[in-house]
Amino acid sequence: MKKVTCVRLEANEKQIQRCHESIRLVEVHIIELANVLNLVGNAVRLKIVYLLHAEKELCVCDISDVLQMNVSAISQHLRKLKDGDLVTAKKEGQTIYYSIKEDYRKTLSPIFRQINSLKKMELV
Amino acid sequence: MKKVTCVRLEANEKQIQRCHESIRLVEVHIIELANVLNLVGNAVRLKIVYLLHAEKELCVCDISDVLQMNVSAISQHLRKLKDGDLVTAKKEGQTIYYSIKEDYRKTLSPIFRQINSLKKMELV
DNA sequence: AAAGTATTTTAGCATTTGCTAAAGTATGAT
DNA sequence: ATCATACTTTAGCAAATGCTAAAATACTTT
Repeated sequence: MKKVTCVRLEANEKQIQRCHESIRLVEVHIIELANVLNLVGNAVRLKIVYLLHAEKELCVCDISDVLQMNVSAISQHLRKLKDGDLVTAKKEGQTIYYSIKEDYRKTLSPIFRQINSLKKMELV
Repeated sequence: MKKVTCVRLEANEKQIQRCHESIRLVEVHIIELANVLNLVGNAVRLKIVYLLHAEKELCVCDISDVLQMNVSAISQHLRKLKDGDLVTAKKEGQTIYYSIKEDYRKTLSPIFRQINSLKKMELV
């Protein structure tokens, strides 16, 4: 018999049960969402996504210029975002334009709203 | 003279300038927000925060029980969340109750809304 | 005071991350 | 065909992450 819970008096068996069930129901979504949040939980990638949101589309070279970073580093971040299905690439000649995938606009918009509201507060 | 931008014809100097200025204005907020997103961009921590949001407060031992994980691992995740100021701890005897910091309720609520809306879709 | 409970901290380790530098691919211009 | 441009990929490396196991702390009960 392995002990599972702490034995403190207040241990609310009902609460534990409820939590267990609650997690069971959302586990898959949490894992999926955590992946997305992990992608934008990096300052460089959040900047990239923020720029793409504001400018519709940008090429690797432009982003590299704006963020003052190695083209290769930017390319690698974009690859992660593409692998995570957050952005798409559109080739035009030798330049490749990246943009946010429509499916994720809704998930990301509260994040951008947050950033912009903080920006506004500063201007007051 | 170091080259900064790609030399492609379409290179829109105005756009680059606008992006530069835009990033400059939000950089601090982006870094701050990326830190928060990075914290919840981990499935275990997102589950913890989700549970705390639903149950108001929980002790380490309860969380460990619900998520079926080592107490030490949970404690370490809680420490990160506390260091990031996302949660607070309240000691009561030998048990320590964690809860989400009021200041972050607003930042996090769209995330929980997202999770719960996905849960509901499944029930349809 | 001794033993038990709840939690934290430390050490150790395998894995992942994010960068730089260098080489590779693809398109465009001469 | 050769060279330049835009980008990706690879290799290598230092730093960060997330876990387990063990030791440390702090309170409670006996």
